[in-house]
Amino acid sequence: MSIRSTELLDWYDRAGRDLPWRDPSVNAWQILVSEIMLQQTPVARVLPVWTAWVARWPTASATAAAGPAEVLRAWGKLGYPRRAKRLHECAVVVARDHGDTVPADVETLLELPGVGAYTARAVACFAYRQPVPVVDTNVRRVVARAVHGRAEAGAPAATRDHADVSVLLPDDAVAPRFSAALMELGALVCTARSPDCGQCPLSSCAWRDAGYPPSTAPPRRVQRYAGTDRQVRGRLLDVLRAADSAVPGTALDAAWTVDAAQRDRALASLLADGLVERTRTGWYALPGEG
DNA sequence: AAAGCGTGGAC
DNA sequence: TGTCCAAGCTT
Repeated sequence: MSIRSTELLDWYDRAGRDLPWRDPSVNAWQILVSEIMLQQTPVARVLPVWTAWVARWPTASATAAAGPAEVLRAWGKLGYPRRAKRLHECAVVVARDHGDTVPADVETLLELPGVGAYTARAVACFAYRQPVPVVDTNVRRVVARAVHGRAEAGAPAATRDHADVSVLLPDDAVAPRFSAALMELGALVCTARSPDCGQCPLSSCAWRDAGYPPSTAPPRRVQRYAGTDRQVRGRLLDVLRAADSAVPGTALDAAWTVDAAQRDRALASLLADGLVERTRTGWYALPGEG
């Protein structure tokens, strides 16, 4: 089963969100920033951070010059701060090695820190209008349902996923809009939890034709958070973001008192990730400001 | 290749 | 309240 591009594109023109990074005036670097921020993070939370971010640092070189600590602070509580660290590293590479211009080809994009299979293609497609398949979790779900008649996508398999979407992609000129529309359909209508099939613009859907069979996948392991090292890392980083310079170890101790061993482990992993540095005097700081 | 990595809104 | 999940990447 295939997807008619005209009905999908008509729906997108009518119902698609007016997201700021979709504006034609937005440059490739700013699109890259949006894609990194959107990794595993809802649009609503990215919106205000991205808007302030690109106003402050419109280019890769401006971001690189800001330094990793300020970038980590501006990232705020978007989550997964390793993304912010890598985004700064990415800015350094783009500014230094690519003349402050984001590469246009997927292969080169893939070499950038924090840029993987999805983000590389998203930038090539949305910033440079290339007809490459852009496969995120939304697209995988829409294809699983509309094309394969299954409630959920299987485990990610890049080669097969790209091939699946490649056969759907229309003519070059509309490919970027088609990919944006596919993602938008997954985000707004063909959602994970409660798909709104009554609002679906697609006239053909293998999942519907099959009678909406439920998922046969084994239940996913719950992603625990409370009391994990992740939460402790978040607390420790919170302290350092709020401070404007290095803090003594006791300040970090106070951020997690229930389990000192866990706190030490979290701090060690932050140091290993380069998200925290130890100063000459044995205090702790965000990278580059000790 | 499975696991680790933040955070908060919705139900 | 607890569970699910949101434009993934890296090792």
